[in-house]
This record gives sequence, structure tokens and C-alpha cells, in this order.
Amino acid sequence: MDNVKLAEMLFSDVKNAPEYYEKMYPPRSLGPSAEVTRIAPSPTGFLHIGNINTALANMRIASQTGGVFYLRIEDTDQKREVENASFDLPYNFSKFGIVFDEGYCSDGSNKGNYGPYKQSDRREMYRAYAKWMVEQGKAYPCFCTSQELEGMRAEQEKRKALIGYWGRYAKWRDAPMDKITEKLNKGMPWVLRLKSLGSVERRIKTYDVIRGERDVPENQNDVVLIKSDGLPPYSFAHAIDDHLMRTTLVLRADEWLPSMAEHLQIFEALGFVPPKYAHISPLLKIEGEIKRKLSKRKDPEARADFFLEQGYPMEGVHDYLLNIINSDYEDWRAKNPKTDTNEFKIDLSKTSAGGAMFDMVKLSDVCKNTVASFTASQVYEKALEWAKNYNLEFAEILKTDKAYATAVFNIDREKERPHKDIACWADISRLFSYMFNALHDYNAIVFPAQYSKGDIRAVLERYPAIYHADDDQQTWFGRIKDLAFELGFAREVKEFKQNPSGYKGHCGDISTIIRVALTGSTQTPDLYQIIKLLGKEEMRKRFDKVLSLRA
RNA sequence: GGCCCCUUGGUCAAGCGGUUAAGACACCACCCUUUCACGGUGGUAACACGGGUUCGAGUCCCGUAGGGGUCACCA
Repeated sequence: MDNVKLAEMLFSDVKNAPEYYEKMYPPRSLGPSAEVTRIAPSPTGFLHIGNINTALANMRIASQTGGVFYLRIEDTDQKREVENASFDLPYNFSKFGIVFDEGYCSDGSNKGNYGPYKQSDRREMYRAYAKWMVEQGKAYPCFCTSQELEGMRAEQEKRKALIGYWGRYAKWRDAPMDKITEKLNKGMPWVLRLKSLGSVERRIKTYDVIRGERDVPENQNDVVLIKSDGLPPYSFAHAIDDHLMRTTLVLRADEWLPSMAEHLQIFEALGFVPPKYAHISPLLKIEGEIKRKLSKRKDPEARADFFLEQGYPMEGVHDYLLNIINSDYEDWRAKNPKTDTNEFKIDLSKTSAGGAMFDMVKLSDVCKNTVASFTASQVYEKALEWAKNYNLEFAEILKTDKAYATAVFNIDREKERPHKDIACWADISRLFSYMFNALHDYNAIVFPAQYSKGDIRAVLERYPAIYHADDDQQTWFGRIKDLAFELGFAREVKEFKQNPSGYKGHCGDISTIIRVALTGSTQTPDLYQIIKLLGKEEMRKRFDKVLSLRA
């Protein structure tokens, strides 16, 4: 009886009983293997690439099982909340190709029948269940101040006791009713604590989809269920939300692994069937000798926005991340180059339990393959879209002559084996700077040391005269061979290799000199097409400038 | 410190008691090629360590070491 009275004192604002919500959010009618998954970030205004990884896995599992994937905003900590971050979250995820079947929307509305999907809007539900917990004698108010708690902790550390609110340290656990009412009447702040029945002496079996069976000590702490601000911390909100939203699989970062026993205990106290759990490892970074979690402070690539700023194609980022989730993905991809990614079924039991190093080099390779599959006009459109946001100057250049820019992107592109050079859109202005006069930098032109000034001068002075814009590729290169021969270089590479001492070099050296003088690089796509696009006059102009700079 | 997780080449990783220990990225060499690429072929390179169990262990068990996570009225 006392418990009922206490519950009423503590939660006089609560109107509905748990049954009300149980009826309001009935089990979903989905197929037997359908998984209901979710991503539940807190609105701190920062998306980690790990968030994208976890979201991607959740999204894919829901979609491949005919389930539901939703976005829930975990904003029960008002102190940390960044203004408007909640509104931005759905949009920010969508930029990474993460879309939701249900959840909180950018305009503050809720999509789906299991909302609201923002925790601060679910206050009454949490409190209804909290009240019930008190009625059942499963929870009680605690009036300890933070100083008292600190003192308790210090004492525990000194005594080498387990840290936490438990056993004889749980001073309000069995407090008499009159002491509680006295505090309450004085308006003292309180938190609601779980009356834990657990003991670290006992172990419980748990199951993790990625890691398999594990057994861990029970939770013995009387953890906080409702904070003094009236909202729950993560664990209690997690149990109620994932129960009421009928989540079937909680796929989250492995930093939650240690609190799984506590979460299971709360589900049990509430009388809920817990969801399946899968704990995914964080993305790591190597620094010197040690591996560590990608840190938003130290590593630019930890910020999801970094990939947007650099303009990595989302298809490529997904391919890379999917390969970390299931490493047989790339074999599948190699066998099914054109198949939609969604056809690949991910299998969490094959996901590695260890953390993966985030490898920018590998990401680049994957993205180069992705970009290589695009047509020239796709490259143009996507690059322009990116440039409008991140490189205005380049966007203007692209807009100035769309046909020209598209032709530039088409060099060595739409063919059987396209050139693979672009990993991200930010690469383009650097990679192709020589194709745009506004970006071309004469100062960057450095000839390889092996070429003499005399030979360079000879090539640059004589080549324009023998260049004819309407030559086909074979004729074009034939003239370069002729020039090579006149300057003491072998006409054919083979001739040179057979008799290295008889020549200064071979025809390739002549084309390299031309290439460098024009582009500043020894590695470019097909030179024939580059000259064709640049035009003879521009070539002559560049040669003259290079000659004058080097004279 | 307690508890928990992890450990196969430089990196991502296959492997579920018997394999010449896959594959991909990176690197190197060669080949192809009229240049640069692309592509092809080949190569360097790994089971953290120590004990068991077993005819046989990367695979199972126990330790050790290293790395990571977590111990809030944060998520």
C-alpha cells in the first residue's frame, strides 16, 4: 500500500497506466523474419563516420528482411544538446544515403505509428512506467546529493570496493516512508533508482548476434531510472522505447557491451521481452604504434562531414563500409559489378568482432572504381553538385563551358577499361587543373631531372610545327616518333631497350616532355585527347611560357 | 583498479580439428601497350606468446602479454 501512495506522491502528473501505451503501440504485423532496427543518435551536432556505419548496417538489415528502420532522437540530456541539431539529423543522414522508414523528421514531425520519436516528447510514457515500477516496489526515490555520491565513490575507491550505488552504500534503498515524505515535502530534488535484485556473484547468459554467447556478472547497482529533471537516462529510455517501438534488433556500438546486463535487468523488471542485440566494433585509426578509436578531435576523417567535403561518392563509401561489415562483400561486388548493392545480404554473424582500421587508401581505391563506372556527364553533374557546396570557384569554371568540361571528363572514360583516377570530387580540380586555364599553374611544372635543357627546348620549339589537329591518333604519335629520332631518341621503345647506349631515350621521353610542359605531371590520361581539347594555340602558348620561365 | 571485449601479412580479412594458411588494398618486378594509365602475370609479407587437450591446433581449453571499451542524474 505504501508503494502505491509513494508512487502517487512521486508521479502525481502521470495520467496513464502502462497498459494504455501497450495498447497504443501493439506489436507490428510484419513477416516472421522481419527485423525492426533503429539508429538513435543524440543531437550533439556531430555525426561520426561510425554513426554512418552503424546506420548503414541497421538500414540494410531492416530492408533485406522486410522490416522497418527508424530514427529516434536521444535528447534526454538537455545539457549536451546543441540547438537545432535534431532538425538537422535526418537531413545529415540522408546526405550519406541513409533514409528512414519511420522516425523524427527535419520539420519536427513524426513519421510512423510508433512515435513520437524524440525522447523528450516521450516524457509521460517514461514516467508512467516509472510510476508502475514504484508501485511494484521495484524502484525508489533517492535524495543523495552529488557531493554525497562523490564521497561514496571516494570511500569505495579507498576500500577497493566495487564502485556504485549498491548494498550498504544504497542509503535510500530501504529508507522509511516518513523520511522520504519529509524530504519530498521540503521539495528536495530526487532521482528514481532501480531496486536491483542482481549480484555480481551471479552470472547471466547473454547472446550477441555478432559475438555469440557470453556470460557476464549481473548488475548489482541501483541505477538511476529517472533523473532529477524528470527524464530518464539512456538505459531506462532504451528499454521503454525499444519495447514500445517494437524493435527486434538493437545493433549499436560496442561501447554499450558492458551495460548489457543492466539493460537486460531493466527489461526484466519491466516485464518486457528484450530485443536481440548486436554490438559492432568502432572504426579505428593507427597512430604510430597504437590503434585507437577514430577521434573527432584528432582525426578529420572521423567527422562524417569530411567525406562530404572531400566529395567521396556515397556509393563508394557504402561499398567500403559494407566491406568492413561483411568482408565477402567485395568478392560479391567483383562478381556482380552492375547489381544493386541492396541485393547483397549482410550477415551479422560474419561480422568481425574486432575493430577495423579505417583505411583511407582502400576507400580511395573503392571510390575510384565507383567513379570509373560513371559516365562523363554523371561525373560532370556530381562534381558540379559538390563544387556548388564546397568549391565555388570550381563550380563557376564547370558552369562556364559544360560541353568542354564534360569532354575533359570523358578522356579515357566511357570505354571498356576506364581510367581510374578520381576518388572524390575534390580530386578533380587538382587532377585536371591543367585542363582549365584558370587553375593551371606554370610554377608547378618541373621536368624530370633526366631531361636536358637542350632537349626540352628542342622538343617545345619544334613540336607545335609538326602537330596537326586532324591527325588520327596513330599519325599523331608517328610524328612524335619522327621528332624523337631527329633528336637522337629511339623511335621505338624496343629499339631503345635492345640498345640503350645508342640513344638518349625513346619516343616515350618525347611525349613525356610534351606532357609535362602541358600539364605539369608525368601521369595524365591520354595525351592525344588532352592536346586536342586544349587546342594547338593553347599548346603553343604554354610552351612559350614554359620556355620563357626556364630560360 | 574491477568488469567486459579483441588479437591471422603494413591494412581489411577468409578459415569453424588435417589447407601448399584464400582474396582485396598497398608495395615490388615483369608483361601488354605508340606515351600515361587501364589490364594481366608473378613476388615480398601473417596465425601475439606460453602451456595443455588431441594421432594432429590458426581453429578447442587455461594462462600471459598487448590493445580497446566501460565503471555518471552522458548517450
